[in-house]
Amino acid sequence: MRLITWNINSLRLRLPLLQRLIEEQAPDVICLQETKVPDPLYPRDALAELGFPHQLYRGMKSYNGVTILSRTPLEPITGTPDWCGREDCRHVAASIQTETGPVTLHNFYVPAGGDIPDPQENEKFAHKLAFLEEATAWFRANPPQRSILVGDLNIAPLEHDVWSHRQLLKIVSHTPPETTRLTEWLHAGFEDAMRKAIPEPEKLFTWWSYRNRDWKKSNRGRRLDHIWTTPDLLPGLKTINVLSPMRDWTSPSDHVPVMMDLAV
DNA sequence: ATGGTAGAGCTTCTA
Repeated sequence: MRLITWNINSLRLRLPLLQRLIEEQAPDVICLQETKVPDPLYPRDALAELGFPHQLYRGMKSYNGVTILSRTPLEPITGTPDWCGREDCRHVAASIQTETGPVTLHNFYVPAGGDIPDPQENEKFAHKLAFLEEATAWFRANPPQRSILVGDLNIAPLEHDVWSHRQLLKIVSHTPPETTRLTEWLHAGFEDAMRKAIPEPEKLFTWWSYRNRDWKKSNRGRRLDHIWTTPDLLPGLKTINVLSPMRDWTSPSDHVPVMMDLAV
């Protein structure tokens, strides 16, 4: 199975890029974040024509929004929490059929958390920490098996997940309150598949700010996008590929896709 | 220490 996760930053705007991605990489399953499209305006037909008639989506106006696309049928997983009681379209889950049996797939868009890394001063940062704690508690109470968790988790947990560990320690996405919580969530039953395939100290980034004039030259990236699997699936891990060249496509997202080939 | 850019939809918020 070939799976891609990508923060597309507007699904409707970047449908042509998604089409090219599908043509070049031929994924079986695609998880997108920041679709920024309300459900009634979701481009069902266009995506079906690209080979993905099986769609699960949860969107809202302007912000957030997640979707899972599949060439083969998806079974929606219901009964997952409404994280932080906000109904803000940051998680969707499905069961997908494989030759070796069903696999559970979680697609998350974790709150970015604003600029000030202090939950007292910054409600968005407080929300981010609460979201991480809720997710950790839920997976501890519902231990995952044969599961994949992907998404824009908006945290770069390891030293070599950022261009400068020292300079980013007080920058939201790499502060200890976030990285320790993300690691606790991971340890609620998952393995970091990206780092199994590409271990530290190799630098690994999936996001480069729009605010750098030349992203490649300055290379001030962060690994904000993740692919986790439960240990039972890890023997099937073949390759992880960060599709960095897409950052140079016309009108790119600030995130690039991460692709995994998994034998299931 | 600061400001730089992008998207959605409306003149601001979020990232």
